[in-house]
Amino acid sequence: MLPPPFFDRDARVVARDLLGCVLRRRHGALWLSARIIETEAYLHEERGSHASLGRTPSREALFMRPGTIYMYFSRAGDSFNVSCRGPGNAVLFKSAVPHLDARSGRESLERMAKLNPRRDGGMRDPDRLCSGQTLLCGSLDLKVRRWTGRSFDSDELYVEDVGWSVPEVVQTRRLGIPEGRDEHLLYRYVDAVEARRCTQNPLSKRAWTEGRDYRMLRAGEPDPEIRGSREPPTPRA
DNA sequence: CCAAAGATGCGCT
DNA sequence: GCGCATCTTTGGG
Repeated sequence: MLPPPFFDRDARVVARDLLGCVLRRRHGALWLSARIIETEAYLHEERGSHASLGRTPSREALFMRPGTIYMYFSRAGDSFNVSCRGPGNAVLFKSAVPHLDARSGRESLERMAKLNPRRDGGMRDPDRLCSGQTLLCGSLDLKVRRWTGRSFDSDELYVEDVGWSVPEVVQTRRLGIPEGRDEHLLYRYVDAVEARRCTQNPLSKRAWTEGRDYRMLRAGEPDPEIRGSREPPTPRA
């Protein structure tokens, strides 16, 4: 389980460092696991964030101590966020891929598929089972009422650094932000190796040019969006 | 009521 | 594999 100080950092650093980590969710006797491949950061003082819309009871978790889970329901699905350093700052878990290992085997994958069927009732391609913020929540059975305002705990729900290597990150604009709401900020982070399995592959967009719409970040290379921040990378061990 | 950090299907290339 | 129209479901206004 990631230690609480992991989230007590700039949300953009947390978002990037979450790539390659595994979200674990106990479901009855099974552990459901998904490796994170896409995240977005949202800051209080910026117009794309829910926090910028004001502090209300349903958004209270955004202002609670770093590591607090904030969930909301929108567009027919649940979305999963975690608060970071600074009130109102958070990361959104945007997409993942099912992760198989000693803790989560074939039965876990089958459970995830069953929890998140296609609209027509059929089974989803495992490659796209968690390719979206609400699809991820569906596959892991994460619901607002149960989890918002709560913290991770090793018995039910947590994030683990399994040492997965993410040598290159695609940094892009966030998706679904209306014009005039700081849509230009490059606060979206995608594991370059897994780009084809995220919500919209940033590398296959002909209209996007490197340097303006996206940029490649190699492991250890600082995020140019973060001025004056030279925090050391989180040890992966 | 109706907008919302979305997802899907369809037509096209 | 793209882009856009259409469907979605909840809770805050």
